[in-house]
This record gives sequence, structure tokens and C-alpha cells, in this order.
Amino acid sequence: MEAAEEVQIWAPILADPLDWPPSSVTIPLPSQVEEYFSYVYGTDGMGISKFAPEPDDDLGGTMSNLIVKEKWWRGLRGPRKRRIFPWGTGSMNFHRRKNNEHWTHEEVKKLVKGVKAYGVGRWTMVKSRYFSASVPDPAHLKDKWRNLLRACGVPCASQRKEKAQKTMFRPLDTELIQQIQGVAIDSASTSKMKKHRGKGTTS
DNA sequence: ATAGGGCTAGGT
DNA sequence: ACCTAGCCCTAT
Repeated sequence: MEAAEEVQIWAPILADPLDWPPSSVTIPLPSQVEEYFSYVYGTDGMGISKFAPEPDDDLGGTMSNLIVKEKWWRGLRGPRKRRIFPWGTGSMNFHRRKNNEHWTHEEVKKLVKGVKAYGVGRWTMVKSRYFSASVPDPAHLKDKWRNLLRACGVPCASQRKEKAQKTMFRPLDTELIQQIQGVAIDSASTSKMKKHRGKGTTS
């Protein structure tokens, strides 16, 4: 499992997993951890600047003790924050923290472009063309597309009753909304056509 | 690999 | 209290 590395990195930090995040704690911060933090939290989320060096620190060079000086773990949602989070309920119980990786406007634009190019449902294709490194799972593209449809007021293809969405936490511009609606309507009508005429070669 | 239901953190 | 939106799980 890929979590092994993260456990190694986090383990020294978690003095008491049940008390996380700690309000004030001394953290040994090797360069590896520093890198990891900036990767996970992003420059605006969890900059190293949010740490303050501990007053009397006689560890000369590579590793110094730092203390947390800001409540960085509470804040607005933003893009690319908190990918992984240790959430101990015992000794070695780590798991992914949910619901913290948000789509940027650029990413949404790429998704729409990709769906337009390859069609709804070709998530692996869209990912490999437009999100080769950034999105972990093609299923996330699908999930985002579903959310976009709902957010843009596109009626669900399946007949399940679903109330129209009221608000968008991260609003989209009108142009993008119209594009999404357009693509959705296109794909709905083509799939309906395929259903109706069974022998048309619509490659 | 994809569709669709379910779960839930975090925002309102 | 309710809702949104990202993530997970399962069936196909």
C-alpha cells in the first residue's frame, strides 16, 4: 500500500493521535517533512512560514525544532489542500481524509473540454489527455461531471427524483455553465438516437 | 472501466 | 438544520 511512506513521515509528528491537531507542539522538521508539507498543503495553505523556530535551538544545521504558530488546519476550502491526513483512533490507524481536494476553475475547464472532445463516459481518455498527473482517479472526473450537471441544472438522465441544486460553493462563470449544458444535451440526444435506431453505424 | 448509490466534512 | 461536493463502494 502506498500509505506506508506517509506513515513513516507522519509518525514522529503524532505524539498523541487523539489530540490532533495539537494547539502547540514541538515538531522535528527534517527537510523531507518540509517538502511533504508544502506538497500537501500548497504554498498558501501550509507554508513553512506558519512555523516559528523555537527560541533556544542548538541543533546546528539540517534539522531544527519548530513550533506551530498559526491555526493553519482551519480555514476556507481551497484547491489542493490536505491530500492525506492522519486521523488516528488508536495506534496505527491512518486513512485518507475526505473532501478536501477541490477543483480549480482551470481544471473544470479542462474537464469540460475533455468531455466535449471524447464524450461523456470516456473518463480514462479524458484523464490521460488532460489530467495526466493531477487527478488520481478517472472516477473523480465522473463524479465531478455529475456534480457539474446538477449544479448547472441539467436534469438527471435516470428518472430518479432529484431536487435542483440551490447554491454553488465555487461558482462557475456563465459561459462555462452554458458549455456544460450544451455538452450534456448533446450527449443525451445522441444516446437517445442510438437507442432508437438499432442498426445505424454511428461510430 | 464506468455508472450510480452512499457517506460525510465542511460550508450556509 | 440543511446542503454541497468530493470520495468511496459495489454491481455490471
